[in-house]
Amino acid sequence: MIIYNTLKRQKERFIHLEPGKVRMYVCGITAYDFCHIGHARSCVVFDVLVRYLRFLGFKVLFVRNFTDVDDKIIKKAQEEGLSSMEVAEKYIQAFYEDMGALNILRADIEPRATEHIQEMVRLTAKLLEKGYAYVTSKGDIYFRVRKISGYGQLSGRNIEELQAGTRIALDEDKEDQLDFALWKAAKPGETSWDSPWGAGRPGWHLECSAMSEKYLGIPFDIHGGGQDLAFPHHENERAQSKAAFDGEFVKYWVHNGFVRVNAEKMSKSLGNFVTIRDILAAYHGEVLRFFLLTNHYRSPLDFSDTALQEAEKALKKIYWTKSALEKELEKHEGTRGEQFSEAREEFQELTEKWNQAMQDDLNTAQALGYVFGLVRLANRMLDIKSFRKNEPGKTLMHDMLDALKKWGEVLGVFLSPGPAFLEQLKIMRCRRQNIDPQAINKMVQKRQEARKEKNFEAADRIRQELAELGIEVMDTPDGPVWDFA
RNA sequence: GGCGGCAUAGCCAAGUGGUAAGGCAGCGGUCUGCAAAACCGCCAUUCUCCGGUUCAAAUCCGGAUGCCGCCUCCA
Repeated sequence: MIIYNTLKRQKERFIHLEPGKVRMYVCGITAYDFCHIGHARSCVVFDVLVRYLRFLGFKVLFVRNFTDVDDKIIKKAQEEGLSSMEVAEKYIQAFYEDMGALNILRADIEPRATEHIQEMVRLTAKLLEKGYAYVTSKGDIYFRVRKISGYGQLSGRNIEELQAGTRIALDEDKEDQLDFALWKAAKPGETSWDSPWGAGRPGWHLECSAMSEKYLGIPFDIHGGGQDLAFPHHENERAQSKAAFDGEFVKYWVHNGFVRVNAEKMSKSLGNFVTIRDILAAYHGEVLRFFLLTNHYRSPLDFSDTALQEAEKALKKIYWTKSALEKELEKHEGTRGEQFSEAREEFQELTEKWNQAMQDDLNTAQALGYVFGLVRLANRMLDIKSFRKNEPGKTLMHDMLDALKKWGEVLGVFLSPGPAFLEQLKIMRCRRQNIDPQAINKMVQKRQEARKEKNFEAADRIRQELAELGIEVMDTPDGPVWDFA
């Protein structure tokens, strides 16, 4: 597999550190609000990465943390009249609900910052001991950025540029404005923990250094997160870990691109974010997941309602074909006959190409292109009566369905039985458009009665009425089926 | 101010040296009582613009324009 390494600024062949195993850490959320689509993207991207590595046969140990102590959580706690623990718990539960709807697998280990205070205290002590950190008069502890070599490599900037461009308010307490906090002395009323330097709490970057070392060891294979974490979070994390554990910290740094709204980054600070639960009220979670997979993970992705509707259409098309295959395979035994070797060959080619796309820096957009290739091939073959009825045809249909399932397990989509999923989409769509499905059923039934009486004029009148609602009726051998156009 | 990214058809989008995947929409055909779905065919001589390198460039280099991001919490 080839993966883009932010540290090297290029795609690299993925060579794992330990035979057959991959150790991977991804920065999770700070639990102080509902997750938005940006969080969804990050989770989907790394979920697919884990699933694909497992598909390739690696034993993956995947750690994703929760930041449950932080300024923003403390602020939220004050606003909501809760403890910061309660705030964090509330939003961690919401995270599980939302990500569950997106079919995100749980990480193997999901550590929380507050459960690792001792590890962080020890790490801070170690950095002090090694001379990489210092205590200020206020009792805060800072990391000496200039002391560590290679600072700025990850985010692609040098120390002098950083200083020139700094917009942070000057802090007289720091030896150097670049230094960042490892430990913050507690202010009155704040949640705090005891330490050799008095009551306080850890700085944000510290938890990932402490927890990744604890659960994965140093160095480990992959560290992931959103692009906005590259600086300062990952840069600082890397500095700390390198200083504390001597040497290489992470082999591959992987960062996903942003979700944008009207060409602007979706973010908390801009306030232009759409939460996952907002989307789930109107769309199936799989539609959102599918949409996120239609762009390469490192490109910016523009979110819009239109884009979501298109994703829904595309997904519907795939599920239609899946349903058709499922239904056909339920039918009678096949007969001997033609081998359909050309179709077989085309199918195998698609399988190879799908894998190549995924191998090449997780190109899910391209991989989805081959899914549509499979859909087209399946539909073309399903049109042929002799194919449907013969044994080699059935085997191929079975294999195509199997491929769809296998790919679906990696991408985290196409996993529901076709008809049930299509029904769910229809229900979501009705809800979105305020349409009562029962009323539609009645109209369709009336039309069918008219048709039986060969009263095509009446039947067409009902078709027209339905069309005005955006609904099409399909007359199939098994009776009429309606859906949105 | 510093650093980085992006620009592909009406829309979305893949594509880092070998002659433009895929989806949506549109057009023609098959099928159909009429339709829909599905299938077949058509739909970018061209990848923001201007130069350069090369037998060969959407892809590499230089420049211009536009948009975005990071440098402050942010997935």
